[in-house]
Amino acid sequence: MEDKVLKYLSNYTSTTKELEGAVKESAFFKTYKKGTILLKEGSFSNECYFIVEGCIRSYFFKDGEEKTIEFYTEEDVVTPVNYGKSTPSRYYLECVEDTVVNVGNPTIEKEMYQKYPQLESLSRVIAEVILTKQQETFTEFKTSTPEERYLNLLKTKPGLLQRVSQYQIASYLGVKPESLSRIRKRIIHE
Amino acid sequence: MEDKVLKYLSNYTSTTKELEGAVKESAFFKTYKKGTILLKEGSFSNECYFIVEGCIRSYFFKDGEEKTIEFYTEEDVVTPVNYGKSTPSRYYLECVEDTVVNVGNPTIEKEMYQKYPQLESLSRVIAEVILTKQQETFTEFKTSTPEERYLNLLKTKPGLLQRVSQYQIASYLGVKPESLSRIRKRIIHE
DNA sequence: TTGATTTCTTAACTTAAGTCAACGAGTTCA
DNA sequence: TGAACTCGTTGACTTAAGTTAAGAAATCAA
Repeated sequence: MEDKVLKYLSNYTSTTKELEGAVKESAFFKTYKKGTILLKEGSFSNECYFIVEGCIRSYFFKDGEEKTIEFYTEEDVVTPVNYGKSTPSRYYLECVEDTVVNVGNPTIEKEMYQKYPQLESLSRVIAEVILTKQQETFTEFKTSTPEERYLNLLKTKPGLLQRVSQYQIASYLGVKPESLSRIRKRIIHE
Repeated sequence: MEDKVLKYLSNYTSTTKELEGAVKESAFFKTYKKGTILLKEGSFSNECYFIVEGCIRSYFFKDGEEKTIEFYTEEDVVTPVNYGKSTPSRYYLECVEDTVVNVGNPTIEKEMYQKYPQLESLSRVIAEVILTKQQETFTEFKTSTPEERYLNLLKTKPGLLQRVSQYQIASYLGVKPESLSRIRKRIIHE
């Protein structure tokens, strides 16, 4: 399973023996059953995850309704907003499927950065890349209609619709479930 | 002016003599007149900016219309999406006011990281903090109505409305200028 | 396998944003 | 100074999402 992590990192850097060692050393995997809540609203977070297999959803409640923030799948990094902080979480993290993850925590992280300074550099690069992607996603969202957002989702995350409930997709797209249902109908009859 | 940069960095780390030296060494300031285009669609980017004073707007064209992505003001870091890459920009960067910035480029950056490894660690932390803020902003946007977004903007960026045109604010909020005008009217009469 | 529950769809109605067009207050500049 | 622009506002109309309610379809559990 370390292979999956190394494969991911190789997108950003040339994988040296040293990096391989670092990954093997810190690799701590865990499997969760579908439905497992990894983080609850109000609790603290000392874990971040790299998804080897499965799907994790982050969501929170607003006006009594569940709002899905993000779906994380294979090769995604999940860092809770309050990871390593002493502030309670506004969000939930839930396994939408049986999920295998590489678990990290602030202590391991610090140790690894000490021991392998290149890792810190790598983390900076990855954080910057993710930030850029996030910006593009946000821009795309802002300048699209709900229908365009749905079509875009089909393109950018094909297969997701088969993996999660439609009402969760709806709030992810910023619309009500009834609207998503109509959007889908509209698209079919076009 | 180096003070401003150091003050910003002190939000994230304790400012050592070494850090001070690093900042002084790499500090390269520039002043632009209102209306200056720092980056054009189709061109390459070798500069990033830390705003000491003034306001920069990023935008692009979609369906023949200007869409404002972000307004950057004092103490904000502006990193073009294609910064240091060999891909052409989809975006424009424009000074909305006379603006003073600290200019960075990939070469300086690399040198500094070499010379002061703590800087790289600091950059990682800052990138992660900005990423988290960005996520929260996106979530807020997704789960709000245009009216709520406008009220939120007044709270989170007070004064911005006095600094930039209303039609630019409108596309930033994801609505048409006419709608923003109506939203403002509605709020007054409530 | 069947009964309960959850999820999805449909319909009727309301609400607010988009569209198109016009107008007035500034601003620019020739 | 006055003609041309830009920007914000308003009005009439269109369109699509929200709301509420009901029922069909799919899923889960006893």
